[in-house]
Amino acid sequence: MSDLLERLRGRGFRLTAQRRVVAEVLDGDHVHYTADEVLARATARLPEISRATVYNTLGELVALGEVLEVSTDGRAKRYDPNAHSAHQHLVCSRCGSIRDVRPEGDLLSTLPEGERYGFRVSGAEVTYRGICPDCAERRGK
Amino acid sequence: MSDLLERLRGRGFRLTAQRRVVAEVLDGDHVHYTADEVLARATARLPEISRATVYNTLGELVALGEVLEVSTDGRAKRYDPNAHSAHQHLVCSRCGSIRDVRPEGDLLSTLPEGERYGFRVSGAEVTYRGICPDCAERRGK
DNA sequence: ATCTTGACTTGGACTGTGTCTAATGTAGGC
DNA sequence: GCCTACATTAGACACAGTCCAAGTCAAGAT
Repeated sequence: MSDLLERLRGRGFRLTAQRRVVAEVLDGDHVHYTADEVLARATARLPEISRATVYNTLGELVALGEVLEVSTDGRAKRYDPNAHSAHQHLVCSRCGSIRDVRPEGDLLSTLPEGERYGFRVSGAEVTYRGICPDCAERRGK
Repeated sequence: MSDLLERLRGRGFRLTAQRRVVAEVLDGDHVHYTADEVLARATARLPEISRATVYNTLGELVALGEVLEVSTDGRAKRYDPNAHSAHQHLVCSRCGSIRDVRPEGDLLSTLPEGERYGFRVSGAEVTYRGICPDCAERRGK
């Protein structure tokens, strides 16, 4: 994400303090915040930032392909800055936390031609479901 | 779904007109209605049915494993009555419509032990993304 | 350095999806 | 046919996200 701001400027985007802060919040590995979590962390650095701006900026980053939108359940979408490296998600069925994982094999090729019903298939994403170590431990109580 | 009502009764569920109607609406292949669509169709047969009851009944059917809950985007969840036959989903990126598909291979096995991060992994679901024939055609206009 | 302007941000209202509650109704055992 | 615990109802509520009109500001022009 480090040079993201430069890339944005290269595409004609104004560099505002708000966009800088949102990009900084999303920097890192295994980061999968909800919009509200991004807002909370952004507010810590820039108290007057508004919810609408966080949503706008996240939407722009997604449209540019810099950030992935992940909706693993009916709850809030999460934003994954690791868009430039192919990976899938392992989701805790209990608390909703997410880990990036890298399965083996080519998933798209597992869908035979006869199962495509005329769709132009462009991608496949896998969600592995399970219970994370924290939740497995807590359950005993 | 035909004997679903009997199975429900066997598990101590009361057979009410509302539950019957919701189960009837969900009967069929390639059915993936949202809760609101279920409500609309149920209302056509039983005008006084309430939204809360539709949500309650859908939740019960999911808890019993008779129906699958599918959330492929941030929009409304969809309900898939085809829970007793393993399958995955092919989703149109444009209109959100869903087809059931049956890919080859065992998806769970594609996640190596070293990529499980202490999770107890219980399942894998694949969402294939593409453009459905209807949308591909419409786009030309 | 200052001006100008159109893009950006803001707060708050609004929408869609889903949940909760207290009051009322009813399926099924007796 | 009665009883009662479970189911249903309408509407209030909660959460995630979108929209809008008004004010602000980044950055190119001067």
